[in-house]
Amino acid sequence: MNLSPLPARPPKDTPKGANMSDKPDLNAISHDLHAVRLEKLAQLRANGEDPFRANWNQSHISSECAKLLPEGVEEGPEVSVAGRVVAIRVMGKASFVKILDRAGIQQCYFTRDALTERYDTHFKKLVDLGDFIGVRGKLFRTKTGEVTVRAADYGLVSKAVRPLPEKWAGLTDAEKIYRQRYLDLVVNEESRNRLLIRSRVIESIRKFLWSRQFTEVETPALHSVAGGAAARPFETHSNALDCDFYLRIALELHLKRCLVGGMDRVFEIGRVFRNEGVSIKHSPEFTMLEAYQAYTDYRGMMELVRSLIQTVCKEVLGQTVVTRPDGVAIELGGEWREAKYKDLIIERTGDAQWFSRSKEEKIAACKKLGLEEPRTDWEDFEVTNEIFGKLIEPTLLQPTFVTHIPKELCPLAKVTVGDDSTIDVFELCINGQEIAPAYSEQNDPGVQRKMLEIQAGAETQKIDEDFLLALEHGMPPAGGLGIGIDRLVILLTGAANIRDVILFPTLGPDKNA
RNA sequence: GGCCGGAUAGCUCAAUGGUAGAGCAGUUGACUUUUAAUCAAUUGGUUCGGGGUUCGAGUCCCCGUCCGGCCA
Repeated sequence: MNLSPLPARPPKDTPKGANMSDKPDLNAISHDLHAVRLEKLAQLRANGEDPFRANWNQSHISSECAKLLPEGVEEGPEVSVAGRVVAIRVMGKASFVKILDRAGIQQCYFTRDALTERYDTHFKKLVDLGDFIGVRGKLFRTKTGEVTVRAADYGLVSKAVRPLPEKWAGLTDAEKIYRQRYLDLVVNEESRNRLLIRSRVIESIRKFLWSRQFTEVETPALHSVAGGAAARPFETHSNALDCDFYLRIALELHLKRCLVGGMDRVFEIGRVFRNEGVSIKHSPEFTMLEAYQAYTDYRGMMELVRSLIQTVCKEVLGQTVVTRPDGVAIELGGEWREAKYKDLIIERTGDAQWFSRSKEEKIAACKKLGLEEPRTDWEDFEVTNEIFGKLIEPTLLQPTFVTHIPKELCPLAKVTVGDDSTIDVFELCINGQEIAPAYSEQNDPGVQRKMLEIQAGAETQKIDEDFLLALEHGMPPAGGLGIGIDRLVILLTGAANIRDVILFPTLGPDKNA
């Protein structure tokens, strides 16, 4: 290695641009961080080193290094670590360098004694915050107790020609956090952990369902009829088939076809798309788990979802209590409260006769309760559901199964025996949000057709005839469950916004680009 | 769609209508156990875009763009 030092700083009275050297003067461009780093890259290449053609053998990650040096032991084995440089503290002939790998941060110790002139001419001059390096050396413990790699050798294996965000405040601009999530992941540990938890939640869900002998399947995202929920779909077009498609708004109708086909325990974790408002709780694309189990019903789904959430929570967080950003603790362990929809409404309105009131009386009551006036074209049940959605659901912080829901709200569920007005379903509410609905699935093709026709009204093209045909071939009695994965992760991480648990949330095109 | 708030150096933020600043990052130097290292010096600005008011606009007014929040 024969590196020439950077050109010396010119005398103070030298005007800008007066540098006669062949190489661009870093002093002259020191305000332009991109240019400075490009110049360093050019110097590396001029010296026969190309960081983009280099690599490094990673023998250990940061979390493993700590275990290799137990308390009381002075020096550990040699390790070879690699990661992004996120901190450099130079103190003359010795420096501390922190690198970030998939497990976290590993400190390394660089000295002139070990690295000779390369320490001054290469490390100090050409390695920047944000670069990727590999470091080989023995572990030791600093006097403050931090396990550190004493660098015997290191290599520059990728150069960042753009700077990292500020090290202390990190990245706070909301748009940049979402648009340049990679930077957020590098500098904001909270974001990194939150999104890693999401991944572990999904892993844990799969393991749980596999242990219950569920089969994981993949069903189409392009639907000719957007069914299984009430939502406005995204539309697209197939050139090859010369027809329009909708992006799916639910997984339900294809998973039920799997039940018809004899896959009697089946689930899918998949992206669904709804062309509706974007908010703190709503993303145009989000991830649903739907699971269907034959020969059980919504009561069976209660046990399934409670076990699932409790198992996942314990496995990922190591406990069953989660804390909201406002400090309120939510206990997910033990049995969960059950409450009938009608009882909650009567309790909240203080009107035992609520369900025999006229629509006009209900609308008047809504105004009294401080709600915006419901639209007059709403159906009677929609006025009542406004009270549930606005005044009851947000208060259900502790896990609550809301049961005996009006049948108009869920056309795909079985009607309760002995009460024609309700259906055998629950809505699991936690953290003031609907986390998981579950049904005793409707498998009577005649009743199902009637319910879908009522829901579709004049828009008969919205009826999935192929699904009804499948039902006519016979679907076993089954319980079905849906879980909004994003909302579950919000619950488990204490996130404030659905976008904080989605790596790359939906954004419009970057107008500044 | 409505209302409110925001956009200033690479990043995080200041700036009564009167010379656009600080910290970090960068550059130069000192420093062999730091923890936001420290110390000294120093570079860096189309104040989101377009109009207007004014002797003078980052600041006030109008229009627009984008972002965020609340509501629908």
